[in-house]
Parts: sequence; structure tokens; C-alpha cells
Amino acid sequence: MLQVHQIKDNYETVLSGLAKRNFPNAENILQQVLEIDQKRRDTQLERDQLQAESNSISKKIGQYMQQGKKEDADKIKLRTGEIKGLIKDLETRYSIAEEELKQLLYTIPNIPHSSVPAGKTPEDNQVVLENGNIPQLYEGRLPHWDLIKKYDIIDFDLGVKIAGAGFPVYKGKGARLQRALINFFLNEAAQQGYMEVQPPILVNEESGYATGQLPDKEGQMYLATADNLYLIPTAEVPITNLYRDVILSQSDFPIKNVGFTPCFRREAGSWGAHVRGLNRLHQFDKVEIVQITHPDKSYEALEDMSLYVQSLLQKLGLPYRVLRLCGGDMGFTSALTYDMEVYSAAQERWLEVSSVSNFETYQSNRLKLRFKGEEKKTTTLAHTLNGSALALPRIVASILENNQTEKGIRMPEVLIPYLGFEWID
RNA sequence: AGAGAGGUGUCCGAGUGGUUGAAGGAGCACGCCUGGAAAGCGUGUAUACCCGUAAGGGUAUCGAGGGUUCGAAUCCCUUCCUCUCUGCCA
Repeated sequence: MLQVHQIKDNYETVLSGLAKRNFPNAENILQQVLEIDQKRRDTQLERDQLQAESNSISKKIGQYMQQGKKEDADKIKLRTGEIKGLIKDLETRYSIAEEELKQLLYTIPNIPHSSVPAGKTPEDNQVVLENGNIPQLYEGRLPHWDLIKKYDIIDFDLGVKIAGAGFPVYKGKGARLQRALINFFLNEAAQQGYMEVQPPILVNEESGYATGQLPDKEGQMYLATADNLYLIPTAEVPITNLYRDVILSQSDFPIKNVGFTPCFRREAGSWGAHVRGLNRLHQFDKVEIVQITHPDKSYEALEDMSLYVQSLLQKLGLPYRVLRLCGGDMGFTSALTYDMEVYSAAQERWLEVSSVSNFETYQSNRLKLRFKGEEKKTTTLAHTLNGSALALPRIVASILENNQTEKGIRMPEVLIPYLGFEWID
């Protein structure tokens, strides 16, 4: 979440940033923040002063008692009695103000980077670049939901039987393809200096809040109620939370982690015509990269990550484009997001396969993820970034669709060592 | 799931009501010493919030929350977590 001083020191920037996101009622909410914060500080000052007085009296009582001057001690005890009541009242008011402030800050999204275009819908996203050739397919080309049946590699009906819609069962070469992609992505990331981690895929509430899924996306995560644990919607949550309550030293930068996990999303209310087949699932596999950087280096890192993700798409031979998301389409916690979309030639649609974002200090503020400067003794919030590298299902969809021929589906060259076969036929 | 033990600073570890932000040790940093290093000696070494241009000062924090008390790491209650053993199981 934003820090109060961000709002106070850059009021106009924050205001116009929120306007870019079409965030309603911004001025009013920001004013409330400042007001409550002022109240909070006034209350704290008053409380601290009284507490200081009370502390010094207590010390004096201690001294009197040691000297055996009970009467003197009793005399000044009366004063602390008064103070005690006042402090209790101030304490209550302080925590109310603090809680109000927190709740208010939770509702405010991150401020978009200056390069983020204004806009409301995905149509307003900016196409940064397009790369690769859209394949010319033969007459009888099929969308992937037909291809997977034809070659019997992914079974949705079986998934329905054991879990429900949106939980596919990968079979035979379909399952092998999943495993190959995961290994390929992990190996590539390792070569780029990302340290592999295998985090838990259930997380506690605190972790959900720290990376911003809670309270914003409460209803979108599966909750294991018996233990109050959430199934992760992305590895971003556990991996970034590895660094919750951590004070790094400057020499630790940049931290680069990669992890493969299944991801779980309830996708409540988002089913429609465009979500057939692998386009939208409740459970899917994803390899995620996370970076934690010095504030001065985060945009450099973002470009880095974007190029890295693009390199994967190039190696897989998939035509793709890079979008800079507009204010209205960007995630709640992000300051700048690039979406990578691959072209799926039978559906004739662009499919989002990666989203690479810089959160600046929005997450690290909740995470309490800081670093200590080399000269300065003060701690500073680090910047966090993450991106999919990559999400599997839509990659699979476009591989299947784009590489289909009359005699089968040709696998991308780079995957063949991982797969042990060249064709799905 | 049952029984027990425990949660203190970067780490180890002391501390059962009164200058305890917290002994002692280790680590780390700087200085002295040295040809250089080690050892030795000395100094320093938490975080958050608030007041202040600053220097500096205040408050809080010994898992978390509440209570008793003039005063709590220390007593009481609640809760979370970890470890060990038993049971169950991959």
C-alpha cells in the first residue's frame, strides 16, 4: 500500500495517477487519509508525553520504595492514577485512527508510472512491439480444444469427474509437454541467474495481505477453511513473501528467484464465450520470476525481465506482442505492467501468457521489505517485481494451434530434448 | 490427534516486578597494536512511530492480544507458532 508521506509529499502526482486509473472519489479519499493521519499523530504526541510523565513518576516511586519512603511514594501515586485514565483513552483513539488509516490505504491502488497510458479498457493498452510471423495454416485447422481431443492429450471431461470444470487432466504426450515446458522454463531462468525455489502452494492470510491479493481479491482465491489457508493464485505470493520482514543489505541486490507452482483461481464471474479450452482454468501451471531490487534499478530490472520473457517466446517460435497496460487495465498493486500475448492461429486471437510488473514500494511497504544503505544507517523500502515466465496453458494452446499440420503437431525445436519426441500425432 | 517443552536483540544465551533496550558470549564494523595477519585491547553495533531545519529528544517493542500494578521480559488470562515423544500417514 501507499505510504502516507507519498501522498503528502506528492499530492498532485498521486491525484493524477489515480485519475489515470479512473479511481473514483480520489480527492475525497486522499483528504481523509491526511486528516486521519494528522489525528493519529496528534494523538500519539499527546499520549507519548503523558506516558513519559508517568514513566518518570514510576521511576521516582521505585527510588522512594528502595529508600523506604513509602509516604512520599504514595503521594505521587495519585498523579499517575489520573494520567492512566487519560492514556487509556488516547490509546483507544490512536488505535482507531491507525486502523481507519490502514483500511483507507488498502482501498487505494498503486500510482501508475508516468509512462502508463491513460485508458479504461484493454483496448486502450499500448502495443509496444510485435514480433514473429503468424503462421499460414492449412484449410482444416482446428482450435486447440478440438486438437486435444483429436490427439487425446488433454481431457476436460475426466477433470470434471474428479474436480470440476476448469481442472484439465493432461495425458500422455500432453502431460509430457507440460513437464517439458516447466523444465525448459526453469533451466532458462537458471541460466539468467535466477535461483530456483520451491515454495508452499498454500499460504496464510498474512502472506495474502502482504503481496496485495487480500483484501482486493478475496473471492478469487480458494480457501482451505479448516486451516484458514489460501491456495496460491500465483507463485508471486509465496516467493515474494519469503522476503517479508526482512532487512537486506545493499550488496544483496538484485535478488532473483524463479519457481514453478500450480496456480489456483476461482475466476468467479469471469466465464464467457472466450474462455473455452485452455484459455481460462481453475488450476494451471506457471513458472514465475521475482526480482527484488534497489529503488534506482527497478525499471532497468523490469526491462530485463520483459526481454527475458520475450526470449522464451522467440525460442518457442511463437508470434507475440508486448503491451504496456493502460491505467484502467493494470493490476491494483502495479506501477507499470507489460503483458506478453501470443497469437493463437486457429482461434485467431492474442492470448496473454505473461504479465511483468514493477510494484515499486507498494508491496514492500506491506511486506516490510527493506534494505540498509551502505553509508546511511536508515532503512529504505526495496522494490519488488515479478512476471510469468511463463504460464503454461495458453502457451500450450498456441503451440498446438500454430504448429498443427495435416499429419500432426510439430513440437518446437527447443523442447525436443526435453520431450523425447518431435510430433504429437 | 494425545502428552510434554519452549518462544528474549544478527546468532547463542542470562534474566521471576523497579534507570532492563535488556547481563554475558559470539558475530560484524571501526580504531589501536603488527612488516602483514591472527591473537589481544578499545569503541560501536535493533526496529517502528512521533516532536525537531538540525543537533537531539520522546514513546513503543523480550511470539501476539488482553489483564493485575505507580511500575512487567518477569505475575494472571486468551491466542498463535515451533520443537520432542506417542499415534496416524505420504
